[in-house]
Amino acid sequence: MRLSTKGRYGVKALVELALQQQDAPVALHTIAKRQGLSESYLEQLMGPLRKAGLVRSVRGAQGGYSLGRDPSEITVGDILRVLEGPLAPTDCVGEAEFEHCGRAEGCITRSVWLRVRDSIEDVVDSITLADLCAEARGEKD
Amino acid sequence: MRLSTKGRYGVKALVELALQQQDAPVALHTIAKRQGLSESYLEQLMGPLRKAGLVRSVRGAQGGYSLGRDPSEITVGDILRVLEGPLAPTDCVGEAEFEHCGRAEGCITRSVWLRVRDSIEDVVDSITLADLCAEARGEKD
DNA sequence: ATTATTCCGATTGATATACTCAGATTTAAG
DNA sequence: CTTAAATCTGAGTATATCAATCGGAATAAT
Repeated sequence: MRLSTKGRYGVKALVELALQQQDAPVALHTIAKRQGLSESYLEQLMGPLRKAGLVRSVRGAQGGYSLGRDPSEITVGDILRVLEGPLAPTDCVGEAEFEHCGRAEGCITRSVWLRVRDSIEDVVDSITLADLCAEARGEKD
Repeated sequence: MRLSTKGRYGVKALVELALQQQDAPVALHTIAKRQGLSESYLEQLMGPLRKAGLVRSVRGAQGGYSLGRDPSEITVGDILRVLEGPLAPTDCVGEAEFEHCGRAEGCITRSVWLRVRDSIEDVVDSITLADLCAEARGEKD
């Protein structure tokens, strides 16, 4: 049940972007250095995030990345789904609800995984980048 | 965030044992056949489950497995922890709470993983084998 | 032009996953 | 006492995933 580094790094990177929210885009090496991540590995993650509209990129000198939407409009769940795929503990409760475990007698354990999935989604969909920024600034929580 | 087959098969196997609860132990090939699992693979999972006291085994002919405790005293969480390790999405919120991500400034994202972990634990620790049996028998739910 | 940057694809080493298999041990039944 | 049915143990294996690294192409500011 471990999250891979993709998801963790992605969230860290976007939190960093949200904290540095300003007019100029932020270069990848800046993000990588501040969060202690490998720049070339982070590079791989930005592609999908850009395609999903979570970040915008500016190429060339003085280029970099900025958030694609307001921090209050981007949830941790949005980021994780892009980088990790569906937030489901098993295939039988993935996006495509129509997979079956093969066993005819109706899978007994499926209801468990369904509840696990829903509880994970409840958490990650309720936390926005704006929330994390507020938490990081003051401990007014 | 996928569960491995170990956890899934383990829960299925113990549900099967709970359903067949009787005086005589149930042989592995019976469990495997009923749930459509590989017998030799399942064999590997029973070792840890036995050591954890979740199942009892009887060797020799007419041997097999039975539950180590009452179905109402075994939760899905118990099984998953034995077979999958700590139910934590990241190392920084594992059993040993003292791991640190290295970043001095206090990890911003840690609170997220903590909440994810807790919500998963809430679900799996609240579901017992007895619950799943009841659900499997009547749909009185 | 030069330099800073994103973009893209290939490659790699390590680890984990999901098994299978061979044989040792234990025990009930004939 | 022999045989067959089971669990137990450890090794082996093919495939996939993870966590990167690297080289170079495209783009744009200075």
